Amino acid sequence: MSKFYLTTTLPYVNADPHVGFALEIIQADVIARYYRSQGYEVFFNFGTDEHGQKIYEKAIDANMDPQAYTDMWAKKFDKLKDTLNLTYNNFIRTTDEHHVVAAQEFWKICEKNGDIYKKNYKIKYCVGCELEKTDSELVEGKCPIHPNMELEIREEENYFFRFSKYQDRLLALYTARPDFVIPESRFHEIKKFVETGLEDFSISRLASKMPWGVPVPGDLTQVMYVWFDALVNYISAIGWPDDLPKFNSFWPVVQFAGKDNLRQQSAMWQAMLMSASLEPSKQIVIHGFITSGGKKMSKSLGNVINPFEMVEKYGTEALRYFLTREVTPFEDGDFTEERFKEAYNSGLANGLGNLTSRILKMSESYFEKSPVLDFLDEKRDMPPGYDKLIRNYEFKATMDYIWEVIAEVDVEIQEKKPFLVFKTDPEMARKMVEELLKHLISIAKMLTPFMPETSENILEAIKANKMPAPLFLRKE
RNA sequence: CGCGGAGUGGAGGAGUAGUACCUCGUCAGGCUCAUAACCUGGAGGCGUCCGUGCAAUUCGGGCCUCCGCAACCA
Repeated sequence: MSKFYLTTTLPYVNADPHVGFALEIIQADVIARYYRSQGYEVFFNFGTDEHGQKIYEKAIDANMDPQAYTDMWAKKFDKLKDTLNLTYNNFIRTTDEHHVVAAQEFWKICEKNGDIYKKNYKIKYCVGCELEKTDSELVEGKCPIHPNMELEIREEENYFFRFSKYQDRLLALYTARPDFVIPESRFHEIKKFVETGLEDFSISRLASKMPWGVPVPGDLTQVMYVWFDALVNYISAIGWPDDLPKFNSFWPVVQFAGKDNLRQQSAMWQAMLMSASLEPSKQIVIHGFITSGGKKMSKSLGNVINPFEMVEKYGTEALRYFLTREVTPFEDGDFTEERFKEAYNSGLANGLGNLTSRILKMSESYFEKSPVLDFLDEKRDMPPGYDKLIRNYEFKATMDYIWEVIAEVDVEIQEKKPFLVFKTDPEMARKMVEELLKHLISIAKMLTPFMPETSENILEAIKANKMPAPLFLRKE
């Protein structure tokens, strides 16, 4: 059986899952369900990134053992499976024993290949916060919380990865694989970035300062920097290095990630794989960010959209609908509850839900039992237009395609008027409704990867030949 | 001159070298199978200047405006 391996990034567990990550994992879930329906054996990986300074600090603040702290978060993230109706079949935690071992093994290979070395690393330290600061955190070269204090430059010895060595090989990979990064604009961006030249990056931290990480093999004074450890999950999840047959049967991977992760996924990680003599990933799919009211979501603005809350109010299917149809798959998209409700009413209540009701009402009145039972079970291919779109991760366009069919069927009912014809020529009307039912089946089947429950409900109603309770009630 | 991206009717979004599409809103009409739903028609738009083309919103250039980008941020 053909195999298909896909993964999301592993969210860092220092805050509640937010709707941006919901977008990523729902996109991945749609693809996983689609390929499964096409007969592939799918491995769908998801999990949590649990090491590093931020988590260590939070655990200390909460007066908790870091492991207990991450246990709590991992459970929270795993709840997304029910909340969003996901079908991932592996939940990896970077604190899992086999992952830790894999990360260390990976390190050793890179080291053996001469790509890991020690050097002095200059960090900027704010005495006010008692914290190391990254350049992006600084405002005009100062700590934004303590702008009148000078930053101290501290030096420490860290391990570095020889990223610079892989510039040419990365560029060769990009040339050889024209669809390596989706969409093209992001691919272009990363090519430009790599062309400009690469700097080796730091891949460890002093264990004395920050013990919450994977120990560096052969050097107990250092732990791996989270990125190095976390990226390895993509191979450890499918058995590397101790189950190579399994690994080889699934690798390479399709990775879903946000635009902030472009470099890590499509350059750094690929260089790491090269260093370890492993085949590059299959494809990287980069989505945009979700803004709220045109602004980046932030607690201080109070515009954070909580996926759990949306699901409670509108249902899982509605959220899956909104994120796949109303948000562009690769650009930033805006999410406000107002827009969500609008989309819900027009697309789901008035569109899909209402169409289902009107067809089934006629069918229920004109037929003793469903006239399309044979047709229901028939295995039929999806329209080629549909397949092409979904395989290119064009979620919105695929959904638009389905909704075009919905609109056409609404028009057909209006024009053929089976409800009038029935009064004079019941046989003719029955034929018409039978056609309509077939269209509805086709709609439901195309919808399966996106809205699995709704699809199932529609097919069940057709089978029972009974108008169901409204699938989506209008929200006022 | 660091790199990259974006500017489409009142709002939010697709799209394209040749009558510019969708949702909401708005105006007029129609239908009764349906969830005050559904259908038909109207009003209203491609930031700006220049260039290339028979033809540009689409290609190229200038300008204006906005937004990302060596980390732990989806």
